[in-house]
Amino acid sequence: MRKPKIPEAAIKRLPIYLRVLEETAAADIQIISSAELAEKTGFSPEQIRKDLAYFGAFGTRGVGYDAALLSRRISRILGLHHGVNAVLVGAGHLGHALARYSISRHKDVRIVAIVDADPAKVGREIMGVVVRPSSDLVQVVQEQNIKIGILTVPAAEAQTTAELLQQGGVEAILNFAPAKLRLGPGVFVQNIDLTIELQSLAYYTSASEESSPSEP
Amino acid sequence: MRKPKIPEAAIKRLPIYLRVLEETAAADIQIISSAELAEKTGFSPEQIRKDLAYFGAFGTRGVGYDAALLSRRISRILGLHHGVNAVLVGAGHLGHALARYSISRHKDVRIVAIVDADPAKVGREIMGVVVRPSSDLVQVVQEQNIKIGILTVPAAEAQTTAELLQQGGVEAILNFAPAKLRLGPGVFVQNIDLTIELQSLAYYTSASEESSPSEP
DNA sequence: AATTGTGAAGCATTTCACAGCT
DNA sequence: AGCTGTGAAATGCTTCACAATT
Repeated sequence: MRKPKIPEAAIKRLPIYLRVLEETAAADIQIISSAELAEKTGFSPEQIRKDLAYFGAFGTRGVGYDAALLSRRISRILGLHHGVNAVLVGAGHLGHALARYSISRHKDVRIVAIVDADPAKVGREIMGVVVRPSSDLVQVVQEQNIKIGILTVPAAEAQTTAELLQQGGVEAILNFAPAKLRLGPGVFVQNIDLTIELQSLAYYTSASEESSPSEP
Repeated sequence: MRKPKIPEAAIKRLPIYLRVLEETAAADIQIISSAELAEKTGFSPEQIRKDLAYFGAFGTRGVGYDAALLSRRISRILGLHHGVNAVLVGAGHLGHALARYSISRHKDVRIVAIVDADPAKVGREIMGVVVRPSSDLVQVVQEQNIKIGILTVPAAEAQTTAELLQQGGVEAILNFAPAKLRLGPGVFVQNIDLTIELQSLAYYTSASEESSPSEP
């Protein structure tokens, strides 16, 4: 019932504001204007004000925003204020890197469980989290109240794994597998496909300015 | 002079079409319609046709697209047909994972060089590529005709490293560092910020549906 | 008969411009 | 005087509907 119709792009900017606000508050600066926020994030002041206005009026006219307060507000909007549990599915090189990265830095989105299909990896510890077998996935998600799944499995296994995540009760998936997930409603999927990112970058390179309008 | 005004979103879809087309051609299927492509990619047929039409008329009315031919065309549009060289800057866990992933799978965008600031990592080999010191960055980019930079350095070093990449002649950067890069024109920057992805996912979770409209 | 290619309509997001507070 | 909050305009992207082509 809540959540009107806020642009996905705006949601993606909130964590950036959050980062800058935390730095600001840490530097004992109390008030920050949309212009300063714009300077630090690279977005326009109007866009920042509009993004924030979707959720309420957090600033003071003629003054600006209270950095610490706004930071807490955004945390709450995102649902980070009491932490969200995540499971990492696939402990390959990428999964390993994400686990280190994420477990050490974030305490708001926490990787509390790791599963892998490879028996050789099961039982090993990554940043203090013991790898469990894929067969435990649904159970792990249910037991640990996990809301986010991070998928770093091979493309061929992505769909079935995603279904297990949904079955367990996961509500959002960060999918690194180069596969289109087809899930029932109630699960938000965000894809990060490194091959796509690299290949599309090539377009913006002089390599794509080729002449030769004839047959390839 | 070339490159009119094609939506970035359309460019990002091209590699997905490419992937499906290659699978299609590999399965010895010659002709594919926009409807079939839509089924396999999850985009609408109209969108696919419009995306392709930005670059020319590649299909046959009443029939469809020649999979192998369209695949080659898209390769060429993206500039992948004769390969693009990339440098990985930062051989930490994430960089390591990307190198394995990328060097093994892609031959169109090739990581031909790796540099790292840590002397302990310099000289080591990752997937057959020897890690060189950061001080060699500009030279490496120039010598090996590198057009793409992949940044996996700490946020504090991202800006200066990016400037060195530009100085060497890089034209596109895939930036994993949680920092806004400010570069002169001529360099296209694509950011992938894993913290942002994870934190924004939390919004789509029941964790963000909190009541308590009072002070945080 | 079937499917592409495309102008026009529709929708979403960003930018503008200024009224409204402090 | 200064900065926020917000309707309105502008821009950009997607979907529609159909003419064009094989």
